[in-house]
Amino acid sequence: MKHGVALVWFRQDLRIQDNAALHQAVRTAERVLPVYVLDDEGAGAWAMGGAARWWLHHSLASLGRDLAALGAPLVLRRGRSADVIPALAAEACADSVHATTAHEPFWRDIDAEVAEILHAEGRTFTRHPGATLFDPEAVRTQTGGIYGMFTPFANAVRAGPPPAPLPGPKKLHGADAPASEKLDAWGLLPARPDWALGLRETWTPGERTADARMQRFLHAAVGNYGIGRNLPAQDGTSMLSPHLHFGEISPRTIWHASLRAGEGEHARTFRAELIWRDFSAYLLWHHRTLPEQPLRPAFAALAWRRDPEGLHAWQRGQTGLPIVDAGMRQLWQTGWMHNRVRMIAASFLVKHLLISWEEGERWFWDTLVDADLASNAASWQWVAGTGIDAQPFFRVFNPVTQGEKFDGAGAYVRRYVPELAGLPDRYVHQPWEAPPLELRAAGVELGKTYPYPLIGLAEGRQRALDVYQRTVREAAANA
DNA sequence: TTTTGAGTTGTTCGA
DNA sequence: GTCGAACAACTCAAA
Repeated sequence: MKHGVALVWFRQDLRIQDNAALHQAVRTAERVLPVYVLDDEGAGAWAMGGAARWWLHHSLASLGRDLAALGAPLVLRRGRSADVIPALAAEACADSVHATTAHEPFWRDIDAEVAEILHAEGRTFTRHPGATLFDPEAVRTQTGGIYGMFTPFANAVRAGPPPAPLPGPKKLHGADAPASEKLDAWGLLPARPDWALGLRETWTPGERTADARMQRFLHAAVGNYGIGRNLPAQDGTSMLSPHLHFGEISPRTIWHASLRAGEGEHARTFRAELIWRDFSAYLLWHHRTLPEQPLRPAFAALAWRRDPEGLHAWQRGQTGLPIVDAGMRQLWQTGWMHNRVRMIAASFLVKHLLISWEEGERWFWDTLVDADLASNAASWQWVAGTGIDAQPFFRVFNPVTQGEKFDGAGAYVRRYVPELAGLPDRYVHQPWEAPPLELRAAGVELGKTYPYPLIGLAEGRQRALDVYQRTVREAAANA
């Protein structure tokens, strides 16, 4: 017998379909109260960055329209979750609160506090799976331990398919809604200057477009994913990351749709990326300091360089390494960077410039629309060699080799570094090697229209190898 | 307990 | 131009 009001607390699950929290609320209560709380204080040092706030604004607008159309308008509030949620629950006389589990340490702290208050007032607080394919608490090695490598983790979770998606409600009975704040008043969008033009041209946040993007990808690109995903000039990746981060589409929806789309090797490679996303959340769940501390303690002592000018040049796409600069400018303009280029640009910062991965992590956090605490931290640690990746540290990406291998015709570089567009293919990834005549013909004046490389590639590589080697040796000696 | 095999995405050098 | 080995020797997971 259904009775009463259930509060559905949306966080990083801004969707109607396959939303276990909403599903359970509808199943068990007569009326539902959908709520979103903007809680910068609770997130602390990891409050949402600028690009993510732009996305959040539009995603909330979309979710609000969809919920209202179903019969239960979304209530927006700003403040501490531990104040707002219990207050709204009391105001609406809700006996239960439902949310999708979030894996960030700050959400776990917030949830613990909220749960305690709600319980003390005689209300229930239930968290539901769905943010990941698999419950991070449940995935264990045979001896009950925590996986520290991707492949064994992937083999373990592949043994059983993730749960099938839940259907979304056709209609909602809204509770008598408390007053909502106005989304426009939250100031999530940039005003002066309005840097969001490239974001608007690239993205449409929301559940509907998330689904459309998935369908397009599964029809057009997944069949060649293993190759196409490495070519930044092409549309070979799913670009679902921001939709996934905000939960506009669930990973298990994508998993099962990709199974229907094809059983081939390429679709399997794509699903491996979904497992990587899960693995990052898993690592953060079991290692709360992942965003701030190297997973391998030996690297806490690594002598990173302090180099504000180098960092700034990297951030603005002015390193003099074309593929790196193209990536950093794509990030600045569109809030997103192709994955292959993320690795190259990140490797250049951490290895060639020997600037701490935490500086890169911070910049990505502020500029990526898909900024995700787990994926961002785990990936930076992977590139820096401080994480779970046990591969030897002498793997240093060469930006020229990588550029020639994956952007051979230079189309990606020419798109984002137009001042190099006139160079022939053989110099577009290394303009400093071009003869003066070629440079002049292309309208390139090194040091004026485009910078010289911040550091020689051989020199930077060797410096990184020396410092890493020394760090590893000293750690071994102290052990 | 000890052993064994393997580890997302690389680069360089020399044959 | 292509190919295999070396890089340096670690950590993890399972048998």
